[in-house]
Formats: sequence, C-alpha cells, structure tokens
Amino acid sequence: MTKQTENQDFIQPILSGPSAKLEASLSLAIHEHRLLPGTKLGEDELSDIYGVSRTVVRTALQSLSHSQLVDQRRNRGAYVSQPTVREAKEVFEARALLEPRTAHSAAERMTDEALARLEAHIAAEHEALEAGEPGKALRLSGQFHIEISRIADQSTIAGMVERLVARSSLIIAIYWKRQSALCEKHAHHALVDALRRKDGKDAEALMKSHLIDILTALDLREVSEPASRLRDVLKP
Amino acid sequence: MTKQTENQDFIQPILSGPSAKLEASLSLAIHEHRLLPGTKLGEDELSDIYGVSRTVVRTALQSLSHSQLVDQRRNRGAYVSQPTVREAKEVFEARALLEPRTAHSAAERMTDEALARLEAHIAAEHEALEAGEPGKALRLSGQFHIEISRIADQSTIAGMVERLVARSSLIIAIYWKRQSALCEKHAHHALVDALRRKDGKDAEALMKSHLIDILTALDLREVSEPASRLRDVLKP
DNA sequence: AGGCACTAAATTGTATACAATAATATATTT
DNA sequence: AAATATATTATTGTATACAATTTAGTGCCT
Repeated sequence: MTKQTENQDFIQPILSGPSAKLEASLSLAIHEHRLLPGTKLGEDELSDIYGVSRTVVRTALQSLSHSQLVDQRRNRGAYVSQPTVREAKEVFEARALLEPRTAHSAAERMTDEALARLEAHIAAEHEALEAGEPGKALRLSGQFHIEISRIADQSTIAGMVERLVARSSLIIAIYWKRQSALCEKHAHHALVDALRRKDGKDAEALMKSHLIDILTALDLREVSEPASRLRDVLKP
Repeated sequence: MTKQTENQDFIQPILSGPSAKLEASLSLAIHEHRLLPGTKLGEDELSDIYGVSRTVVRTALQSLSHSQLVDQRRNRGAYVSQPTVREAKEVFEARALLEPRTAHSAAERMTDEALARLEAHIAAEHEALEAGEPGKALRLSGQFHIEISRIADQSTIAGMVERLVARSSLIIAIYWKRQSALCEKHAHHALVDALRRKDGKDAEALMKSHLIDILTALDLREVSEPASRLRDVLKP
C-alpha cells in the first residue's frame, strides 16, 4: 500500500542506466539526511561503493550539481551543497510565488485517484514518524508538495517545485531549530481537506501560511563561517 | 558599449573549462536560431569541430539537456529540443507566474546602474534588428527578461526565468507566426519607463500583458507529427 | 517488387589510462 | 622551533580504447 509512495521518480528524467540509479540513490540519501550538507563525495570512493566506473559517477554528480543538491568545484571535488542564509530565503520566496497558486489549480483539477494518492502520502509520512524514521518522514513530506504540483498538471512548474523542495531539504538540514517540532501533519491534513472540497481559495491560503510556518521554523540568523572570520577576530 | 550585452553569462555556472565554452557556444547558436529544434548533435561531429574529446562534448550536452535545450535519448543521441504545444503553454504559464511579480520587485530595487544596463540592452537589440540579425535580436530580447529578474535580486528566481527564456527561444523557433512581426521594442521600452519611475504596479501589469502578447503571437494549434500520423491517415 | 532476415557500419555507453591540479608530508633554512 | 620551499601523494580533468546498441545496407525468400 505504501508501494506507490516509496519510489521517488523524477518529473523529467535526464539520466538513464547505471548513472540514473546512482543519482537516485544519492538523492534519496541527501533527502533523508543520511548524507549531510558539506559531505565530500569522492569519485573513487563512490565508484568503489557502487561498483561502477568513475565515468558514471561523474555523470551522476553532474546531474545532482544541476539540481543544486551537490556543489562541484573545479579540481576540488563534489560536496553536498550547503545553501547560504541568503539562498534559503530565496528558495522560500520562490516557493511562495509558485506553490499557493499551484495548490489553487490542483484544487480545481482534483480527482478521486489524486486524493487517494495524497492520503496515502500522509499515511506513509505518519507511519515513518511513528517508526522513528524522521529522515524518511521529511522526504515524504517534501514529496507531498511535489505531488500537489503534479495534480495541478503543469509539469514545468512541478519540475521547478521539485528542485525547490530538494533544496529545502538541505536548508532544513542546516537551519532547522531543534525546539520547534516538525509537525507538518496538521497543515498537510488541512490542505488535503481543502483540496477534497475543491476549495481553491482555501487551498491557496493554506499553502501560503504553511510555507511561512516552515520558514519561521528555520533559524536564519547570519552566522560567520568558522574558518574565515577567526583570523579577523583574533588579529587586533 | 555593447560589450556588456555581448557575453551571456549564466546565473549559476555549473560547468567550467572547455566543456563550459562548448556549452556556451551551442547555447548561443540555439538561442540565435542557427541551430534549429530537431537538429542532431552528434558527439564525434562536435568533437571534430571543436577539437576536444567526446568526454567534454558529452559533459556539455548533458548540461544542455538539464537546461532542456537538448533532448538526450539513450543510445540514440542528442537533438536540439522540440517543445510540444503542451510544453509551450506550460512554459508561458510558468513565466506568467514568475515574471510579473519579479518585475514588480525589480521596480522597487531599481538603480541608475541597472537602468543603464537595460537601456543598453534595448539599444543593442534595436541595433541587431537594423543590422539584419534577427537571431541576435531575439537572443538579446530574451536576455532583457533575464536582466530584469536579476535586478529583482533573487538569483533563484532569476535562474528559473533563465531556463524558461531559453525554452521560449525554442518555442518561438517552432511556433512563431510569420505574419506577426516580432516587435518587442515598444513593450520593452514601456517596461523600462515603468521601472525608471519605480512604478511596481505598472511594471507588473506591463510584463503580464507583454507575456500574453508573445503567447498570442504563437500558433499553438495541435499539429500531428509528420512521421507517426502519416501511416494512420493513409491506411484505410 | 515488396517484405523479412541477416550482416556490416556507425554511434553511443562504459571503462581505463594518462595528464594536470590541488593537498599533504617532508626537508631545509632562518 | 617556526616558516617557507620542495617533493610526494591523492584526486580530479581529459583523452582514448573497447563494448553494447542502434541504424543502414545487402541479399534472400515469397
């Protein structure tokens, strides 16, 4: 029953073959916070682990780099991206621009089948949380947003939302406040209710405030990077 | 004076080195309609022309594939993308969602320096049109939109607009009506006026109607693909 | 002559080898 | 002993070689 919600297939697949598998595997690990921002993704290491040549590793890393999940620096290697405070704000600005209107459209196009998918998503999310798998729960909660944009039947916008949700996962990994519990359950439930009623206005408003809630739960105070500032502080 | 408007640098560069050069060169050719949708981009051919190995050609093609300017099909090669009617509509839906609000923000953040850049752009665009270089003019007119989103100081959104503008160039190559003259000059001028006055409301409205104008100048009636339908038509 | 099967050529996918660059360790000097 | 310079090692970038797949060409059969 959760079979549908398990496989996270991309909206517009670019890669195929072994590099696609590797990309999906890395993407999953990043989304579930098993690979944290800043982690080095060495080419030889990955080719050893997955039993493929560096050629396919490189292809996968490039793809992740385009999704902005990975940061590639010439002659220096690939690292899981560390979005800055500025980038974090920008990502949620973009989401605020896209997702509420998209939720509105989704409400108008709602079908029984789509509703079932969303409810299965919420159930799986809840299940993962109960089972003590917060990483999986977080990934599913991101997929919930993507699912809504899919229902709106605008694959271009859905693709953009997918990218933004992916980056949001990195942002949450870095900036999430410990004290505020990740309680998207109610917000997502309310959204599904509005969608079920095909109440576009309500869905739009709920999505808008939901995104603000997430943003509010982040600690986005500017922090000086450890390495660079130390010298300035100690010099005089 | 047009030096600034000549180099089309990307908002978030992924590639570097020779593959970046090749990507830029191909991207430019596609934007200027020297490479038309459907054109095959053979790896050996490109590696011959540019004097680099297939490795770097592949890297560049993958990058273009992520920008959706190129369509890569496994074991079959890379082709300049041919957006469908559906995709064309989606791209302009997305632009309608992003660009008017972005123009509004741009108006509020307008500086003298930014204004000068925009006016230089329009001048270069006009110049290219006079010089009988419609491809170049089209590319510059696309860059004008990207420039506005840059002024809004939201690089994430600017990146999305960049991708959408790129796809729009393909869409125009396929679906532009011959009869309607590509006369963005007035629209762009009006936009700059509004921005100069820091009139966000007006800039937003102008951008909105400008995008509708472009969409209206497209012939998006569903057309059967030549190869596949022929058989159905001739059979009975 | 038209359609089918098989063979040969061309093209893409993957692995490996070599080159260039960056990181690290060692030696040398002050 | 600290700092710089040099040599070594590790890692990434690029080119090439081989494998797999698709496309085309040829001959055969109905």
